[in-house]
Amino acid sequence: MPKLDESLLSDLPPFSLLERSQIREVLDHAVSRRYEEGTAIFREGHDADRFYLLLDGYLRVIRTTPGGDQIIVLHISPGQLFGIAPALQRDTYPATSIAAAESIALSWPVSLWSDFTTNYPGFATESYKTIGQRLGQIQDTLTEMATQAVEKRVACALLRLVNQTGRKTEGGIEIAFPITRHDISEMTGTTLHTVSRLLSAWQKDGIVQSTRKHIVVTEPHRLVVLSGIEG
Amino acid sequence: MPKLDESLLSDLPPFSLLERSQIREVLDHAVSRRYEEGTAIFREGHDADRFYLLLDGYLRVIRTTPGGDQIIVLHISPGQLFGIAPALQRDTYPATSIAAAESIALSWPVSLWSDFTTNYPGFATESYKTIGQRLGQIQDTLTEMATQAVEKRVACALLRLVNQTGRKTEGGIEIAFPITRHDISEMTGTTLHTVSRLLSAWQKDGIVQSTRKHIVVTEPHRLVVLSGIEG
DNA sequence: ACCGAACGTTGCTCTGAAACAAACTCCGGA
DNA sequence: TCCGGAGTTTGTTTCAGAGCAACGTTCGGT
Repeated sequence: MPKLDESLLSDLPPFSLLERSQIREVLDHAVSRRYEEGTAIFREGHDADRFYLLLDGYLRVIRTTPGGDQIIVLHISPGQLFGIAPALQRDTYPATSIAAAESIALSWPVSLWSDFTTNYPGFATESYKTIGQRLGQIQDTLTEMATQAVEKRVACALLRLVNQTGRKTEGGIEIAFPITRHDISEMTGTTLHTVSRLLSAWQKDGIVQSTRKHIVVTEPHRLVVLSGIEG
Repeated sequence: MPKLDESLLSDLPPFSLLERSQIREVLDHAVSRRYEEGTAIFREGHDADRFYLLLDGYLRVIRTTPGGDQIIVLHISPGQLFGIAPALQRDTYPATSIAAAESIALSWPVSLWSDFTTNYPGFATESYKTIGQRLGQIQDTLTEMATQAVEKRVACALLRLVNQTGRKTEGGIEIAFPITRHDISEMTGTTLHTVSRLLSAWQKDGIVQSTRKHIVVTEPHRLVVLSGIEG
C-alpha cells in the first residue's frame, strides 16, 4: 500500500490541531480503501469493529425495517467521520452505509478509539460535535416528517442536499452525486411516483432541472418558499 | 437546603462506580429542584448552562416547528441524565423539556462537565451510552414515521411508553404518568381525533383500558401484533 | 354548587397521496 | 446491435386519515 500523504488530514477538523508527527502516526494506523458506487461500507447490526473517515465521495446512511422498507437517515460528505458507534459505547453499527458514488475512506480499528481521544487534542471534541450535529439534524427530520406535508418535505430534503453537498455550476446548484427519485422518496417517506410528479412540476416552473440520477436546483429561493420555512 | 443523601445516586449507572466520598462531592455541587406538572426545565435554543439528572417524575422532550406545531421527541424516566448538550459541544439546548408529572431533578453547571468526565470513572461512558441509546431510539421513531401507517405508529408509541415507564397493576400495565390523546398525537405525528378513535376501538376490543389522562394496556401482546413487529 | 377550561368522543366530508397500471427512455453488456 | 434492467413519467383509482363541527365529561377553582 502506498504511503498516505499527511496533507490528507492536516486541514480536517478532527485532526487540524495535531503535529505533523501525530498525523503521521494516525495515517500509519489507517487503512485506506475504495468503494464502488452501491457498495456497503458496513451494515446495520454488524460488529462495530472499525471507525471511518470519508476522504472522497458521498455516502447514504440507511435503516431497514423488519418489513423491508428502508429510509435514508442522512448523507455523509468528504471530511466527515462516520461509523463512530464506539464513541457512543455501542458494539454494533446502528445503520448501514452505502457509497452513493465511488468513494474513498480511511478506517481504524475501534481499539484505537480511546488512544485517539486521549492523545490527539481536538479529536474527541470534534467527534462529539459531529454526533451532536447529527442528532440535531435527525431531530429536525423527524419533526418535519411528523408535521409537514409531502411537498414541503421533498423541498426541504432537496435544500438539505444542496446545502450539504451542493456544487455551483452555470445555471444553478447541482447535487454532487447520483441520486434517484427513489432515493428522495426514501429520504422523505413517500413514493418515487410522488417525487417524480413534484420534480416534473418544479421543472415546468423552472425551479429545478433534472435528468436521470442528476438534479440541478436553478432557483433555490423559490424552493425555500415551497419548503415553508416561515419567518 | 437540606443535605442530599448519598443513597440517591449510589445505585444509578453514571455514579455507581464512585466512592462514597466522590458521591458526596457530586451532591455538594448539585442543586436539587422540584418542578410542577407542566413546567419547563429548560427551553430549546436557550443557553445550555446546566446539565441534569432526573430523580423522580417524568419528562417530555419536545421540539417546536417555526409554524407552531410541536412534537414529542422522547420521554425521560427517573435515573436518566438529560440536558447533556455540553457532552456534544453544544452551547444551546436542542429541545425543550417539560415535566409530564411532578418531578425532581438535580443539576450542575456545565463548567463541571469536564471535571465529572475526567474525575469520575464510568460517568463519561454512561453519558455517551445514554446519547447512543437516544440517537438509536430517535432513528427508530424516524423510520417508523416514514414507513408505517398511523395505527401501527400509535401502537408502537404506546408499547414504547409501556416498556420504558410501565408499571404493573391488576389488569395490565399502566403508563406511569398523566398522558393525553393530544400528547400521543404529538408523539406519532397525527391528530388527537385519530388517536381517540384508535383508543376507543382498542378499548372495545379489550386491548387497552383508558380514562382521562390515564392509560392501562391490558393485552400487550395484541398491541404488539397491531404494531406489526414481524419476525 | 357553579362555572369554565381542559380533555375526550363521534359523525361527516373531502382531499392528498398511496396503490395500481402501463409505457417510455436511457444505459451497459453480450 | 439487440436486449434487459434500472430509472422515470403519467394516468386512473382508491382510501386513510386530516379537517371541521358539535357535543359530552371531568376537574379544579371560587
